[in-house]
Amino acid sequence: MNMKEFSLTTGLTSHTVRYYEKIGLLKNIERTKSGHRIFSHADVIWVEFITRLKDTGMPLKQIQQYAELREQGDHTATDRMLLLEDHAATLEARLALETQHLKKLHDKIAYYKTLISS
Amino acid sequence: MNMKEFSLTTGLTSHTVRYYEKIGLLKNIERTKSGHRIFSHADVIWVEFITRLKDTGMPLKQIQQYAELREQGDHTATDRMLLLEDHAATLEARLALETQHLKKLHDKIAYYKTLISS
DNA sequence: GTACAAGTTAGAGTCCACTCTAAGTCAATT
DNA sequence: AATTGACTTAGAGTGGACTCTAACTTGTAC
Repeated sequence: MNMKEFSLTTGLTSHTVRYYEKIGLLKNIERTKSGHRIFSHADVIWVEFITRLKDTGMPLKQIQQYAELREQGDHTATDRMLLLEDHAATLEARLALETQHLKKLHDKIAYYKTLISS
Repeated sequence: MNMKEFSLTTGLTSHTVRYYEKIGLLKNIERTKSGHRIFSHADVIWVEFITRLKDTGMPLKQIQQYAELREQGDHTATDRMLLLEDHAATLEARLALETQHLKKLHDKIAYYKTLISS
């Protein structure tokens, strides 16, 4: 899979893909003898996972750490799990907070409603 | 209430407070005749509301719009309500997505657990 | 009245996550 | 063989939201 296809499949621009490689999120991407990148299905899966972490607010720095561990092989599984557990806890806390915020927002909206109809 | 007190109460640094004033989130802050700002309780409430919106991911630009409407008085209540309703909907959608992401994260963690214990 | 902490301004710097540019090479099509 | 589009690199630029600096003035405590 070439750059075009990969960027279409993952939804990242080619710029972003190269950026991700530069900062170490993507490692060991194959190359043609002329230097063009060749992406595999595994790369797609991995980027999808990166995107998921990103969408839950994990900073790229932390995703990098995960990538680092991942590259070091199976013996880092526990560390990776701990990292994910940590993030899951963060996410849960944020969800709780956001739910609260949302409730207050609805209260305010309700208040506006009475204000308007009066 | 002077700058120090205000920044302690709201949790914003004085730099951020001045920045918020500069970009129009805080308006009509009183001044002593020597130019120092005097904040009121209403300012605290308002900043808390700004913080709430910010914490739910509303960009400052949009909060500015709200501030603008707010300054124009009661006849903008409907507009403000619509803005909040819009944001509430956005937030709800994001919460739903994040909940899904969290679930997948837990799945992955569970997978790591079986991997490790095997 | 003298320290010195806290306030003021305009504007520069920082961090994150891209996003784009320039200058050049490679691949596919006619 | 020539055009066109996609690829490569290093590095500059962007936008959001601060965060800090410099140079100066004011307020408070002794």
